[in-house]
Amino acid sequence: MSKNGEVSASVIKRLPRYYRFLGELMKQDTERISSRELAALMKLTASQIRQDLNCFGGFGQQGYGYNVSDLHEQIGKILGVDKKLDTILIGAGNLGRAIASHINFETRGCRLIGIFDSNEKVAGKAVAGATVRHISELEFFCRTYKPVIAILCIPKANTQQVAELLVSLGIKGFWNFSHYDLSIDYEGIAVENVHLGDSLLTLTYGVNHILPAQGGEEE
Amino acid sequence: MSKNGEVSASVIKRLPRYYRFLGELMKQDTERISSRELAALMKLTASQIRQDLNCFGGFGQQGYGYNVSDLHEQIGKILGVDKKLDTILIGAGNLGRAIASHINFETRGCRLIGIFDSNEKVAGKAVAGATVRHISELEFFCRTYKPVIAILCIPKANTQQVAELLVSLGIKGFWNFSHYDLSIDYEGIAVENVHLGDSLLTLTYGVNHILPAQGGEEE
DNA sequence: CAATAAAGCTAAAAAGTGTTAAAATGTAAG
DNA sequence: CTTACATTTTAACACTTTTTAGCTTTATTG
Repeated sequence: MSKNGEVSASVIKRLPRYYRFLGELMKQDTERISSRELAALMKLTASQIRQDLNCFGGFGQQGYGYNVSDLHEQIGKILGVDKKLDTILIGAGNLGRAIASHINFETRGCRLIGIFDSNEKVAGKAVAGATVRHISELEFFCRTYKPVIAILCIPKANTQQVAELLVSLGIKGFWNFSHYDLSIDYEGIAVENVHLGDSLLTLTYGVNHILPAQGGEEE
Repeated sequence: MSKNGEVSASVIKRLPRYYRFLGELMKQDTERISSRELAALMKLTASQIRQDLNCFGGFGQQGYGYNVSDLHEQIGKILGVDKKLDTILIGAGNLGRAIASHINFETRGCRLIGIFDSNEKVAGKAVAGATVRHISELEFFCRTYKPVIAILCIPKANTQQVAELLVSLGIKGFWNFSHYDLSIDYEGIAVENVHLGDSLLTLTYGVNHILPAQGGEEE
């Protein structure tokens, strides 16, 4: 933890994974777990787990370990799973539709309340139980329902412009799938970039640097 | 760089982003760029850029900067964009189909050569120009065409089992979208996990910790 | 040919991770 | 019911990795 009491981004990034593993343990009716056991399961060191969890207060009990469902609930609260933030999705193309139907928003503290697309032909169609609206309705919709999260599945060229509009309409967080770095310029706005292309390239690198090493010696 | 001459994972993770920004600069006919300019553009420090690039040798020229198209090509080579690794996709559900049609594989050093699904009804349909095959054909296909990368868009429950089969069939890298941590057990296999759920939860945390801070003071 | 710009390199600072010792709790035996 | 022991978290400390800053060297440009 930093001196000013703020929890570092690296710790935050690990929380969802803890939450996920604890959820699994609950399903298997595991009542309690020590940091050592959890570490073995998650391929981490026990000290890191203890350190991470201690950023938010002592959830464990000495001589006992951590109560699984308790810890799960606590981390859930820290993440804000109980809040259900109203969320809209912009761009009902292949990826947008897949995200809408593939992600369980409710278990991640979100509620998908609207889907928008600039294509007139797509408007009116049902995706993941919701009707796609034309982008021209976006402004009215936001002023009425005040969503706080926007998912961007739109072409790179439009991203900055759309994001700025959405900020002016009260959006506080972006889940950005477009090929554009939205790491930008906004204070008080949370941005989570998902660069699938970059992710694939990282894998490409990894595979290319495994392959030559297997027949003979690399370099 | 570590003592044994291996480049650290944090540097590798940044390479695709350099590659992307350099590609953009090329489109804008920028011929050369200094680490300082690039740093401003990418919101990094100039030192970090110089340090990162120096892991692979001196691409820059003192007093001049970096030649954009040259550096782009060099990083491309490091990543292996020129290789075109044969890739298969398992799971032609919403997400699988979206990935297949949304990602430009060729520009990331991959070539999508097959799509597989366990659902008989999906088999035969065309996705992204390829025909979906039934999973029963997987083994024969792999032995014949020897793909090296597999994209997993399948339910959590099947992931481990399918991955093990694929490893036995010669797969060297996984791009894993399933809700399962494939960080596992294999030496000489590259794994890139894309946990969309975790990513959304991180955003949820971010937004929840912005919101209270805006009206009044947090905690 | 000198002045300037910029990469490369070295070293310091910061962040993150792992280790160890101390304190606290639960459990079981007397 | 008390006490002793084993377990396990905390917390402080040490080490490693990553990032940043500053200095040195080299090339370009007028």
